[in-house]
Amino acid sequence: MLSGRTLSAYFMPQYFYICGMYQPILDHIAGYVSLSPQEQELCCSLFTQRKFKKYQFLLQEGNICQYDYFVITGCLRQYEVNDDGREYVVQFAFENWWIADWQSMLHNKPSIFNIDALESSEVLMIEKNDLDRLFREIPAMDTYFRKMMTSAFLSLQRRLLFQQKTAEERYADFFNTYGHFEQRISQQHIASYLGITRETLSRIKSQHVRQLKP
Amino acid sequence: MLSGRTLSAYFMPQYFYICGMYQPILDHIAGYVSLSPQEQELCCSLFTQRKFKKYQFLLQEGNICQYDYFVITGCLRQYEVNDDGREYVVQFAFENWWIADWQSMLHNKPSIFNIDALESSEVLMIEKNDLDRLFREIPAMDTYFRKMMTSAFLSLQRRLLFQQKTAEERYADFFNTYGHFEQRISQQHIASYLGITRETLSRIKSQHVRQLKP
DNA sequence: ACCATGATGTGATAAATATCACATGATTTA
DNA sequence: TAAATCATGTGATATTTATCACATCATGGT
Repeated sequence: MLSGRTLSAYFMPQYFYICGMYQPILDHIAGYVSLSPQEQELCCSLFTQRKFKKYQFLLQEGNICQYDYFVITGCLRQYEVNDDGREYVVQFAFENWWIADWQSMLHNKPSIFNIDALESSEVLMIEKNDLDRLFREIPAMDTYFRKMMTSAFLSLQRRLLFQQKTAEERYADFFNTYGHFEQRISQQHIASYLGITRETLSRIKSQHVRQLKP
Repeated sequence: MLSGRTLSAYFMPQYFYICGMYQPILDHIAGYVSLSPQEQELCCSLFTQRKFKKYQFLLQEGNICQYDYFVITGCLRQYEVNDDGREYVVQFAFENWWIADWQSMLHNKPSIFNIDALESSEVLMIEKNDLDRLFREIPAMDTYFRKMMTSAFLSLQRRLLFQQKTAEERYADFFNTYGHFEQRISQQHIASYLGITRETLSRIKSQHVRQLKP
């Protein structure tokens, strides 16, 4: 193992990873744990960057989810299509959010979800094997993902609680989670996240406007 | 650090931890990661065992959740009481399940949940500080909890999807999660887990019976 | 064993939301 | 720029589930 940052940078060209495209994810990780330059290097080297056009699929129902995605720019959505053809959005992912079907990835089973881009998006993606390698070689990544998973768990729990409330309260809750992103998502997608029809959402919104006008 | 199991057992009385009460949790951990005897020792030493009588609270709304609980025997339930006084069960916990309000524990905020015993129960409990110590001193515990959290996340995700379906479908799903535990939970608690009233659950069940009779 | 209390069953009615149908408005594309 | 396509608004009605009211059944405590 090389010890100094400067020395290794000289001998190891992959140190160039620590720049540009990879900065957002390093920053995000740094918010939870600290990685040595060597660890940052290894980490970045295992990610691939890729662009997706609007409406392009990152994962389609029936396929096995191969990657965990980290959004650099743009907006993704993970959703299920039920037997009647109705869509239910499980999660939106904006800048600095992770998205994947863990059920599928973990157990190598066909996914029941679709993941697609609502805007043209840039992502960093890491294969399951490489993620496992990260966990093996960098203990701090275990910690990082433990914390990520905990916070993902807590958002889901919060959402489950709100799912018990009326459509109007759920709409209000949407702002707490996705707040200023609202402009970037169409109403039908918001409705499909809230678990109501677009008609009901439309009516809720018009009632709100009426309440504001005295 | 002492190297051999027998030698340490001789000199370190706390090796007695590895027996009886602590076996279930060591077995559970061993299902995910492997700990050295010394690590098992440290781990057990940080847990307290305690019994709770039926209907006794482990956590009450407004208090800060201090412990993560691991159920040895019995059955616990975590639930929210909404503004109308209606209860919503977030999770049941039977043998070998973890339960806690992570939101409260992580951020040291008053809990919105109650946790109580539906049967008289024996649990192992660990304080937040001690859990943090485990993470610091035993890297494998980071891995273990990452995996626990991932599976907790996936159950919640599954539940969120089912919450979109009809009451009848949700009732069917209940069996997939809590299957043979059904006999141990009263209908009103099942209803409160499904997010429906006990009347609706009663009607669903009687319709099922009617369908079976030709 | 009896009584009190809690759990469950069932009818009548109310409330929330979905469905269907169609109008209007906005955006993309040829 | 016109046409086509997609997104949103709104009315009438249907469906699901909640609410309230009360009956019946089960169970634990004295």
